[in-house]
Amino acid sequence: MPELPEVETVRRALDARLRGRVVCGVAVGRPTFYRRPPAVALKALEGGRVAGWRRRGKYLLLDLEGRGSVVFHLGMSGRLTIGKDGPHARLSFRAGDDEIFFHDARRFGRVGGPLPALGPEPLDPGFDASVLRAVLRGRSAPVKALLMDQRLIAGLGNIYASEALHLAGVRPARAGGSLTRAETASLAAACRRVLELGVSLGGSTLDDESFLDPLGRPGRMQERVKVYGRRACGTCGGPVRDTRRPIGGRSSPHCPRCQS
DNA sequence: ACGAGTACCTGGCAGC
DNA sequence: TGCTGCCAGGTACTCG
Repeated sequence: MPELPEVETVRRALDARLRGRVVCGVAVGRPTFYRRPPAVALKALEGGRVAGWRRRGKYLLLDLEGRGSVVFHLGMSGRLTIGKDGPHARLSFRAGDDEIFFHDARRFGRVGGPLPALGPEPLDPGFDASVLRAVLRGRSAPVKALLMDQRLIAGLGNIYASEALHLAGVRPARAGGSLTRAETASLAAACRRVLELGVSLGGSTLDDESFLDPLGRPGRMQERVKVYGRRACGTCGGPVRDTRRPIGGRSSPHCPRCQS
């Protein structure tokens, strides 16, 4: 599932490869996206020169010289590949000698449209304990739901939120406002650490096909995961449990021994 | 403003 | 073996 580290991995590959090239041959596949790319976005793409690829939270922005930028979101099954067609290709375009495909089996991905308002970037230097404290203060919602709310903090999904909470020793169901100063500081640092680790390892590929970079390479973060998708805690070896009630409709794996 | 719930979509898998 | 049905998850929406 593409979260911040996976999206950043994609960004780096595309930025290195496509910068300075002119986009042409934009083609929308059939069936297309659940939300069809706006015509204005397709028009901006066609004939535009790539100034670079940026990332904001889990969003990718393709900057085109003199034409603004086109927003991409991978949803949960989206992939951008260099030169690899497939049955779920929703959009394709050429850039120099390469053909780029946007694949999306489950059709949650998006191309075009505005970038929504997003919370701070957890890997920005300004993201510290006081920023997280302002996010959690007075909130009764589970801390994990708050970590995954993109309007509050940009980039964490179920995997990295679960891992950050485990590293910080905080249970996912705890009310956001119940964290002590020390726990909040620990959690802010944990968010940074798991995301930095994820980026440095090229993202997480939990099962064979779940995430591959644009050149088809898997990530290695799954080797370092402590709770997500595991039966036994990677720290103490005890059983990984889920919360009785789903948080934000999602599973919330945690270790009752390591997390309080 | 906040928290909870649900729709969207479909590959993959559990259960029969 | 083949069928059914449910789950996964990020975002956007509604409702109280």
